[in-house]
Amino acid sequence: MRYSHKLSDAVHILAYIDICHDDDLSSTAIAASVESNPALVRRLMGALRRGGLLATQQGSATPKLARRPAAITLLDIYRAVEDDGNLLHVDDKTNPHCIVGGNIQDTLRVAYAEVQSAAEVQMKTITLARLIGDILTRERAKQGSAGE
Amino acid sequence: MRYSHKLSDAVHILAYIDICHDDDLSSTAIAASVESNPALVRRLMGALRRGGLLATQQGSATPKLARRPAAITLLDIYRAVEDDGNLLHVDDKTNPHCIVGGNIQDTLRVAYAEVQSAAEVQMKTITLARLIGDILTRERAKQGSAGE
DNA sequence: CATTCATGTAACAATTAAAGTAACATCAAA
DNA sequence: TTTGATGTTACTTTAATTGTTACATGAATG
Repeated sequence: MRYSHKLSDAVHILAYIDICHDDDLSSTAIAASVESNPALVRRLMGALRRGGLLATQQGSATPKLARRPAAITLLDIYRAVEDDGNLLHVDDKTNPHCIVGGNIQDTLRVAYAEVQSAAEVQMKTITLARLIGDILTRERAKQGSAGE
Repeated sequence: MRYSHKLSDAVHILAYIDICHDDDLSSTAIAASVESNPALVRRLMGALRRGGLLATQQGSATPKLARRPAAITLLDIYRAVEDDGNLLHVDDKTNPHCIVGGNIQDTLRVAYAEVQSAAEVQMKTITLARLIGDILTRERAKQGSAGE
């Protein structure tokens, strides 16, 4: 498959809603920033709403964060938009009559869960507030160095 | 795309070569355990060889681990077989004229690198020796409980 | 209250990375 | 020299993501 950008685009949407709260917040306007299309934006917004991160209203282009940016972590967003939240995948078609093929699936499941857990612990430390702050800092740095 | 099983199959191959060292170690025999095909096995073995984890000889079905299983980590295997070693992917097509679209790529790259690093630290702690030991332990548990 | 424009959602097509298949050059071993 | 192995490439098939289109539903304005 193609590599998923859902997490990146979901962060983009949330950051956009927070930073550009005075601008047009329609799915079309957000899609222009993501360089994607309104349907994709609405799909992701639906997932974020079901994940308790976003409040939307049908018919009205007035999405709002459901929590403070400091109370939204990258892990929250990840779990909201990624159907398959697994970073690594066990091959579930191995020969059960072989010592290796018959046991490796359970062995790898445990190992992969440890890796997944380590990644999620880190994702939990990264808040939307930090990401928004970083975006704004980078923008200021650009302004400050303009025309040098 | 489909989810990659390359890491799982590569671990399978290495564990098979160590555990079944007295059996047929042809790519066809290994493919039967993986329930895949010989070409896939040979492709992965080629990557493992280039990664310095496996010693093979063209024309002879005598692959050998290039290091002790205790000196091979899940991270070594991951890096050997995954062309794109990134667990998360930045959307590299965002509107550069927007505050968010113009800065979020760099912002996410940093954040994703932290997550990647946390996962890799954990992968580094998981050795092939441990995975092999786990497979053998599970097999013994099956034998002990046979017919219960 | 009708028009306009928004979201919410689903169905379908297009894209792309992985896995399957086949072919063949090269090398080992009997 | 014959047989069978690996190493490698090209091509096909599969499947998850993204793009596209359509339309039901709700909000807002005159």
